[in-house]
Amino acid sequence: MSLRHALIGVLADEPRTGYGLLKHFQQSLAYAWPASHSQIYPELARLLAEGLIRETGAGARGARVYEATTEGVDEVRRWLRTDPDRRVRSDAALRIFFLWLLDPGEAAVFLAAERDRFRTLLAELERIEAEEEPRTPKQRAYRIALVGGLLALRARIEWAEWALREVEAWR
Amino acid sequence: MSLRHALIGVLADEPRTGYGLLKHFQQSLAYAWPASHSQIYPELARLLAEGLIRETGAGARGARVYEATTEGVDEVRRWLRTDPDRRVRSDAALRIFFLWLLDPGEAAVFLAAERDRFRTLLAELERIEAEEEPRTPKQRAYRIALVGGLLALRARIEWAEWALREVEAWR
DNA sequence: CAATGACATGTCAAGATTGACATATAGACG
DNA sequence: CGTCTATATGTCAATCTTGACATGTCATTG
Repeated sequence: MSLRHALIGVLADEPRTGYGLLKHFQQSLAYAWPASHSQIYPELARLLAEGLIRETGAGARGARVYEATTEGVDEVRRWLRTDPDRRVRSDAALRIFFLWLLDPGEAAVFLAAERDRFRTLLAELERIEAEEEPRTPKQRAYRIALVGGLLALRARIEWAEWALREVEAWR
Repeated sequence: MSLRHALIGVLADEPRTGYGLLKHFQQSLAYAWPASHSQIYPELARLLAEGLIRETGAGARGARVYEATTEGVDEVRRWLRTDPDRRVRSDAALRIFFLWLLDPGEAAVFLAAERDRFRTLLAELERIEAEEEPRTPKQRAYRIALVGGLLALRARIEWAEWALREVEAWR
């Protein structure tokens, strides 16, 4: 399971609350691995029981602050050396295979929506890219992930524009 | 759920057996939506019970041949008009965020493996691209999906090469 | 004719994921 | 002081997904 390793990995940088982890996931990790609070909280309880993270104190409003233990970080490193699961699941990408079931006009609507979504997301990532120079090792790794997103999105936009011209030709 | 719509969608083109669907998934749809036979067979039984597909006869070795019903195809079209779930999950992409926990040499090993995997996959997709000119509407839609894969992979390769130079600089 | 591999279908338990339900606190604003 | 929003944590049933177990057929090859 990737979620547990991602949680420990974030906590290896600095202590956080479950809620803080949730927000962090929503802002960046969710592009690669979405996770809801109903997954995060029980998983934190399991990691705590297994000694991969520890509770270091309490924040406001009953918040529980966690940090990674040495065992936890070792487990993340072990995970990083294993072969990644290359399976990727994308509802939007799957739908492309079935565009022929729609008339060209409707297919174009779908592709235009995709293109617009990619553009919005690209603008968002470009904003993040511009906002701060990476300095720490963690920031440099995040920057690599960010640039991956930027290049992927630019390719997707180029693709969507080409695909739109294709379906126009179907009419 | 996307699986049921993908199954009906494939059967909307031509009748197939469960095993035939499995093989078809492994060859193309799995890049967007992996599915194992233990998911496909029970789902076909449900689609049959709901009248979204029908059984049209039997092949060799007890094979059961299915095709999509009008209701099934309508359901796929309805699905294609709904807003896609944009969530994407990628174990390999997630790991990038935690490369700072490895030393630069190990991070480079990971990125080089990613690059090589992308290159292999790209060669495979380029082979498919060259092998036949799309003629039917279904083939044209599949070609759009294929080109999406090609552009995405070329961007990923460019990214991996850049990222490798980055982690070299970490040393 | 026996072995092997591809074809072919199914079940099941364990684990992962989602979306809803549930509750409570702290700060800001009128 | 009341309301609203963001913070904060938790549970649970339903559904989806995985990997293993289980079984049998057909064609090829030695």
